[in-house]
Amino acid sequence: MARRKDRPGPLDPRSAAILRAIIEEYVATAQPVGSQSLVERCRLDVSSATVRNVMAELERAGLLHSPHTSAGRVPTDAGYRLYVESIAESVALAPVERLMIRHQFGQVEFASEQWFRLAASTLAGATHSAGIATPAKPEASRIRRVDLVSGGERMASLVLVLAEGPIKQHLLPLDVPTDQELLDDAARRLNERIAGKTATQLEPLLRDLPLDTDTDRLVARAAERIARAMREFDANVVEDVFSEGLLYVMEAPEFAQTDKLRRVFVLLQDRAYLGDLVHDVTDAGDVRIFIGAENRPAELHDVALVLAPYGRRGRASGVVGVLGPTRMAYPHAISTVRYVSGLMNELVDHLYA
Amino acid sequence: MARRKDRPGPLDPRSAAILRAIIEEYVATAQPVGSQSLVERCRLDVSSATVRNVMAELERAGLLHSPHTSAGRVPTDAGYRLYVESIAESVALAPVERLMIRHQFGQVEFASEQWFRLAASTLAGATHSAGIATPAKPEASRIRRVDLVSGGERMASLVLVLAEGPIKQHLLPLDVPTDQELLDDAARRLNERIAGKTATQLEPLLRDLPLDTDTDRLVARAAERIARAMREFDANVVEDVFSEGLLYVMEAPEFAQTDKLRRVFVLLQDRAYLGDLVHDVTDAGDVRIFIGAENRPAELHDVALVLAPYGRRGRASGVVGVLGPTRMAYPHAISTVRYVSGLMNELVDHLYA
DNA sequence: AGTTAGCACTCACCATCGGAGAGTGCTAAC
DNA sequence: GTTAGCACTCTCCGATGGTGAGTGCTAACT
Repeated sequence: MARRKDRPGPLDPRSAAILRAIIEEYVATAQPVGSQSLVERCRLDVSSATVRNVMAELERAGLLHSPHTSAGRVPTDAGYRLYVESIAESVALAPVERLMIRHQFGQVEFASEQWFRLAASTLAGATHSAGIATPAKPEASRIRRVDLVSGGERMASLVLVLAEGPIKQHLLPLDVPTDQELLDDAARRLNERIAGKTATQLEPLLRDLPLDTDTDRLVARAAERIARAMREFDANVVEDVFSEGLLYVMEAPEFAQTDKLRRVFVLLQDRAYLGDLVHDVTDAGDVRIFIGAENRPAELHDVALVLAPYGRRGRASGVVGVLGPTRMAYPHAISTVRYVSGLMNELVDHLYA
Repeated sequence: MARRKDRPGPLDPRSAAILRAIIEEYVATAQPVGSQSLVERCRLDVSSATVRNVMAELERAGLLHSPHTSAGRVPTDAGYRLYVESIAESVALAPVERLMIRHQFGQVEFASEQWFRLAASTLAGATHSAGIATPAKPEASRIRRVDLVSGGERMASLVLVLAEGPIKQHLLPLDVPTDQELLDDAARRLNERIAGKTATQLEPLLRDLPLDTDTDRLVARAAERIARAMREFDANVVEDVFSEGLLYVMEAPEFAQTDKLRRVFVLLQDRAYLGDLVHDVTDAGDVRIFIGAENRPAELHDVALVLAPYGRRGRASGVVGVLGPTRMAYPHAISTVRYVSGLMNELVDHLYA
């Protein structure tokens, strides 16, 4: 029945339609799809026997899989892949949904660090999967401003405002009792020199700082701490990954057993891997999809990721997306992620102008 | 066999020993404990028949429960309660463990906001349960300092450093283009007036601010935003609950099915309930234990909480603890939580001196 | 040619059944 | 008060068999 070569060729329209029907049915029911129930439910104008033939063909092509002899078919990762790339219509997000998402974004107006969380939880709600978001981050952050706040006699709080928005706080133990005035003074001198600098630009400035007065020494001390903080900050590609709505994932029958879920959770802590992922997605510049075994780590072989970059490459960029079982409503997820990443773009442009 | 009245009286020593053995055996194995295996494993110098008699008695007293006729006994919530209160020896934490915990605390030296996370994850590791921590928070926070940082022509970042440590960032949209100098000026004026004030002390100051110059208006605008931010901050009793090591809980056989776990997760998001809990624990002033159905919400009927307050009441206090299945190694959990809360006390004293 | 009806076959699922084993409660002896 | 003995109970486990959904194949049909 294979009209073209069995493996790589595009499917004939009918096979494609059937694959599509199977996938959509399976996504909806989580049950293996049989030939009869398929013709009944999807109003295909062919008989179940024909469907069976096509199914057998699709199975030979590696797009479907039978859990056992008499149990209907389930899409393979390759099946989903083909579906996502050439079969599924890329539906535009329904206006209602756009509105709801926009509305949610309107909620937490300007409490900065909340966006990412918000993006993640919006995505989670809209797709009924786990939402993921990393904060916008530049390759090399610039210091916008430093502030030193007294926190006891020999303790100061070093508040670092970065050009791209985030603030970092570090404690700075002091050798000598120091009051707020002195701290202000030091902060002023620091700001004059280091505002707008990146970590690398900072290094040369550290060399020959004067160490004559108390203020000098305070400045030097703080500068050193700042340089370290910046290096650390830049080193972490993903500083943090907000994931919300893991509860939705727990609802999926494929994760009824805790142990599968566990492995996913564990991986969500793996900064190194996530860093690579963020890179990939940022490079791609558009929605990127990872289905099941396409994910390198075995822990993710049961899940699919739909990720999109947002922000301005290099300046301030991050990734948003969703994580769910491979049995995912891809077209909807893709539209949603794309839409949210668009909103995030607007936000970044608007805020980090 | 009940020497005293059946219900409330303290147990005779032998019954207590047996209850204790049952609980410790059950905690270790997660299997209902039978009379024979108990005498074998715990070297009791009585026969299994005697143990059976005592067991029957303990069951009548509501301390044990049989899943079914021939399945051994499992402690009830009341059983654990009695165990915790009068039977278990309060073991001192092993020096090795103290050392390990101390060491972990040493790791993340002074990157402030990390403590709570650290406390949670230390507790999780040490007890093999989920660790929980809320940030130290005063009843009414004081402003230590305000900073305004330019973030584009008509956008400023309002950085609020609170006396107790945390920093809050809010965006402040501006009516007119404003440069950093003007912002500095406004910040200086704000700091003169509001440093050390609480939200309530702030209100009267807002009344008759001058609105003549651009700076005046900027100051007024910022002051208003600050007041709102402070109100919001104080309103949230628990601003955030860090929980780490939920993975450990997933390992427990009682949570092999995802749905039980789900309900627990859901509740961990419930700020209102957690707020009450934090209050209770803070009031108690020492380790507080909630076993199974002692937790009001039904979602927590399968878990136990061991919580302790830390910090200085009113000034800056929070709660740390662990969450696990009711089948928990209470003595160890209690010692660990108490020890960590002690460390947190030191930290708070040292830092917010 | 492609499509379809018919049919035998397969195999998970479910309920039933019957030991085996662990644990109990009771009774009678110590 | 304690314990040995014993009959009883009930879960767990494996085997058994029927049911039904689903398949692949073949032969007839268009």
